[in-house]
Amino acid sequence: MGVKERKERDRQEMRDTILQSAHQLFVDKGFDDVSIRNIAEAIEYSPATIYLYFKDKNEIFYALHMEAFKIFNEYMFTLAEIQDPFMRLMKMGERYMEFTFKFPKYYDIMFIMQAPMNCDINSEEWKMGEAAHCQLENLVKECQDTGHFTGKDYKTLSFLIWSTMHGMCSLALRDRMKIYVEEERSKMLEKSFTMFKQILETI
Amino acid sequence: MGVKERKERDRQEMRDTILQSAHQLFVDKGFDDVSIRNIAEAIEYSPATIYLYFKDKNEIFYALHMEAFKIFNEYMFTLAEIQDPFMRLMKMGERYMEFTFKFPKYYDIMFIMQAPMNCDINSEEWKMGEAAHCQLENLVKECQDTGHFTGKDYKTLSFLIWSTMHGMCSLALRDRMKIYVEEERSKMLEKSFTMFKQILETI
Amino acid sequence: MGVKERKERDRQEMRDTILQSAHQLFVDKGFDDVSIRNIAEAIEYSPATIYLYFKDKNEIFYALHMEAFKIFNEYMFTLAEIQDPFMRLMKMGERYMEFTFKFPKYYDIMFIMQAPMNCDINSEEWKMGEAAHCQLENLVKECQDTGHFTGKDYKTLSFLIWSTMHGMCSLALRDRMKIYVEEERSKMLEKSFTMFKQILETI
Amino acid sequence: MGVKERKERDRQEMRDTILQSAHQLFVDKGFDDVSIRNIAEAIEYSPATIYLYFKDKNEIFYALHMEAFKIFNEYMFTLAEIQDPFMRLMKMGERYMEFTFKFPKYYDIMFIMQAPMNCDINSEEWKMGEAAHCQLENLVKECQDTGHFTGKDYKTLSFLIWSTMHGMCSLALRDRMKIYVEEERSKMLEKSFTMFKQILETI
DNA sequence: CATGAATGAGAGTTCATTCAT
DNA sequence: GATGAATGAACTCTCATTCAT
Repeated sequence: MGVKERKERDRQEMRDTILQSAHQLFVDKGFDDVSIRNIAEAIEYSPATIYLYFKDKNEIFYALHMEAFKIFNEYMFTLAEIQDPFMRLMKMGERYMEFTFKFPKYYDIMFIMQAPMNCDINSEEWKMGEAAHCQLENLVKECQDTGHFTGKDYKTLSFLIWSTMHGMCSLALRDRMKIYVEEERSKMLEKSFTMFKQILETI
Repeated sequence: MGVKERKERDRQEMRDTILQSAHQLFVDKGFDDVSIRNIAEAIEYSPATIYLYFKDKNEIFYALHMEAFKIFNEYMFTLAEIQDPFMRLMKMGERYMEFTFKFPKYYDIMFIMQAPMNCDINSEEWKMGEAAHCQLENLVKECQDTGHFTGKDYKTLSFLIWSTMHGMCSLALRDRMKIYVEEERSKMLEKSFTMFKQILETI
Repeated sequence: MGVKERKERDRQEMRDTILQSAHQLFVDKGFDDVSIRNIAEAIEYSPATIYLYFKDKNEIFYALHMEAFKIFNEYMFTLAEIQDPFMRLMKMGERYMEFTFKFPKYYDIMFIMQAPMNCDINSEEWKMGEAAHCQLENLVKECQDTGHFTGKDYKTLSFLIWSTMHGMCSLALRDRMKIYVEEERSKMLEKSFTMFKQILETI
Repeated sequence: MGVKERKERDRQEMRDTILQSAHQLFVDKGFDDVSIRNIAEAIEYSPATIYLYFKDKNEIFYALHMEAFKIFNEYMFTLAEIQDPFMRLMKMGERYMEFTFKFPKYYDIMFIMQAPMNCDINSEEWKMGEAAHCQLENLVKECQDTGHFTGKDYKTLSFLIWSTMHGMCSLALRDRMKIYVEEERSKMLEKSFTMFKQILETI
């Protein structure tokens, strides 16, 4: 049995090596501009080797998609230390933006790209996606317990908040802020986010 | 003279046929994954024929982009009849959504798709895009004259409003509302938009 | 009959117009880099029209080839005024070089290019080519009558002279003088030609 | 280790096969009129395969060019045994012609064909070309020490000699000796070369 | 397990040429 | 007689993928 296990472990290691490389390239250049060859070169193996660990390029894509969600959720789920739910919600927003601009390509595949989304309700990613969404809704509800968002449907508000965050992030990521001069763009994002937080405070 | 006219009409028709096909494909597969060959096959002509009507792939994209903006601006600029600026702003939002879901592919091209954006500040599209953006900013400012949005920077608020609208629209268009069951999705959009308007009223 | 004649005349005129255009383009860019389209544009007709006057691109090539020979021979055959045959021979060399560097592309097709040379001994070009060659041989022979080239076979010498001229010209035309710095190249040609004439004088 | 060696040998063989094919085609049709596809077809491989052995079309040409120069220089540089410089020069000429008609396609590539010449002064070919040229100049100078070519600039004379040799060779190679009947052509070349040597002796 | 070798399919683009009008 | 429209065939080059070794 030990042999089998070691083999399996080796296999996992190799998969990880490939994914790490792919990850790096992907984050740098985006999915379409990364070739199997690029990945192979990066890990100093032949392209053919990749196919021993992944069926095809799509499978790598899915794996990365999942990794994206994993990282995203790590960003979202480490807010427990903050007591006040509203503060926590604000922090969650900050984290969202942080993630977006630190991993723009990941944000892209998660929330923007026209992609063969695995819709299988039992899939790993689906669960991760839902978990994050759930957390938001729960948090908004919690905020209501401390006097915020009175009279508002928490589910609807959650979607509205998400939409706003996504709106800002995706306009930036997909280069739709060119109406503003280059230097002002990030400032505009910041001001806009600040205003958003402030509005949330008053309602 | 009739001949010349007919020829010109034929030419326009062909251009339109190509554009329609291209449009469909672009939105389905993204700019990079559509080839001139694809388009040619779709309209059952040879690839070379495309080049009789468009200089290159980019020109096709630009043509679509421009048409999209034209229709969009028609939607945005017919609000003059409404006296009250705030009412007009609300109406503008409605129109925005209307346009989005009536011409999802155009919306996609304008605000979501990654593509070689013509940044020429003198280009037709740029002007159209800026016009729409200007109109929003002016409208927000006008609202302030009638007692709305006190103390808020109108430019920042304009971007925030746009972001929120875009967030909702693009999440819907790019199939990121799957956490909600199918039947609830449009309802959620509606509720969310209504809540947004309501919030804007109170700030 | 008058109609037929006019038609024929018109036809010739059009052929000439095309050839003139082709000539210009050809001299500027070389055979391979001139397209039927280029020619058509230059004369402001449609590409299809060209085909009413020439079977295909090759036929234009042949026509130009012939024109090249015609111009070449004009350069070679206007030496009659010079009495002394040796002086005439020298002048002929000068004319050869003049032609070469004034019509490099023509020189190229005539004497360098790997081309579908029409070898028909009755063809126009053949006759022109031979005429020029004959003239050289006759001239060399004439020189012998005035005491030059004693004891040399005039045919062989003629070929040797031609070879030398062609050697210098074709090395220059096909960019094989790069061992010399740019500014010295034409000077080297000149000096070399001068030395050649001087040698011919002494033998 | 045997495996590695065999693979390397196979690789070299394939490169050679490609080069041979390319060479034939280049000389037959000219650089521009040979396509990677042509070459691929000739060796009955797919076009993509070519790219496994050569970066691009230019690299194929350069490889040939270099090989040509290598052989050429081998012909030129093995004259040391001849003491008398003038005799050596004559021998060099003979070798030049020998090379030309033994490897006409190489000669073509080196001195006639129009192609993207690598002008990099540090390139291997450049050095080889220059070495040969230098040798000629030095040899001519040496001849002057033994009483030849008095009063002539050795550089200019070197170029003139090269031109003459090249003139004869290239007229022959590019089929411009058709004015002579087939059987006389090589005789004419010979006689002409002999006369050239004789002339050099008297000046 | 790993890979070198090979390829089919495809990208954007150009051009000589044809043909119905 | 002239042409607008159309195309087949070609170009260089890249890439995901397969397979014998």
